[in-house]
Amino acid sequence: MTRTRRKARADDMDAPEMALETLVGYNLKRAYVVIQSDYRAVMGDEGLSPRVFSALTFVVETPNLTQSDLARRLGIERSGLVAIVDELEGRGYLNRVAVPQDRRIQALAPTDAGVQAYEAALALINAHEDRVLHMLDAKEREQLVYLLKKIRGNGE
Amino acid sequence: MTRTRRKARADDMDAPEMALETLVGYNLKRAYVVIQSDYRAVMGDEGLSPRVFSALTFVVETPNLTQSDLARRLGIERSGLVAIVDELEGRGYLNRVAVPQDRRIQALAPTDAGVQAYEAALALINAHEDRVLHMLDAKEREQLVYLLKKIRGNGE
DNA sequence: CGATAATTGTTAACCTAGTAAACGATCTCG
DNA sequence: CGAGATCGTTTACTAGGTTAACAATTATCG
Repeated sequence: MTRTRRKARADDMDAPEMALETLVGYNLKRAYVVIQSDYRAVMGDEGLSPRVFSALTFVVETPNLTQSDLARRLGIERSGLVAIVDELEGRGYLNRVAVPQDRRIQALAPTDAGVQAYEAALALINAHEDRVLHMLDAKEREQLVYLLKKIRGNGE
Repeated sequence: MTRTRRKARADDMDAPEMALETLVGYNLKRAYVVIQSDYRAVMGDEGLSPRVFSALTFVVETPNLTQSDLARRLGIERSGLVAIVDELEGRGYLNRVAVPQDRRIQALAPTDAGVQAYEAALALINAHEDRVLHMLDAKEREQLVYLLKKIRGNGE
């Protein structure tokens, strides 16, 4: 016997790699969990959640954005966006401003505090990504983003 | 004017790329949503969900697996696993078998139907991944899996 | 013009995929 | 033996969505 067995149950016995391990979806989910949990740790309980941060990004960077626009850009339903915008408005990071040309819609205008909060959060998030992705060099990280963007469908 | 403006509100105006778009976490989430939605479309409402499929994989490939073992391997809590194992048992894909040496634990033994279902699902999932990842060639796909595994922390 | 259709933001009810805390039963070990 | 750890489980809770319906408003077209 060349290899000592330690336990009777559930030993690894250097398996020849499960098919599961070669699946992109599975590895994507596992990597996402790793990154997300570090994100929460860095941002804390009071911090912006990932989805709220991305919403804020669009609000800050896109003039005259409406909720329907934003929902489309984030790839979620209009109804699901309401809570996100409520939170950003509650924090004082944006205002729903009436648009005279179309009284159905309300443009999402960032406040100064919103822009500031966006910049502060972005700095934290960049540091978090540098930390949690320390095992990837710059080229690998760039390659990863490139491949992920490709999956999203370059022109969608 | 070289470029015609179409709408007054929320135009793209070939923006100089938001910081958001360079974040790994954001792109990971977006890519995951794309893949997961194709997964659901392929597997249907009666099909195994991703997490149930991965659980079944471990059950089929790992002899004498216990629920605690499985939870650790999947990276979820023991309590969260109960429903997954309940579903697999309900479908007749595994049995909880008593272990005389330790009456706290019940080993998870795959049934023949379980092995068959695993193989059938794997074939479907491989086809799904080929389809949803058609924009990546073999080398890119391999590279992607390599990078994602690296994030998970090669030895964990 | 006027009727019909589409869009906007919103609420309500629901679903999935988890977590955290507590529990009884059982095992381990000083 | 007794203290502590582990196992599977239940219960309550949370995050992050979805779908369906609604009133208000705007767009379209015969």
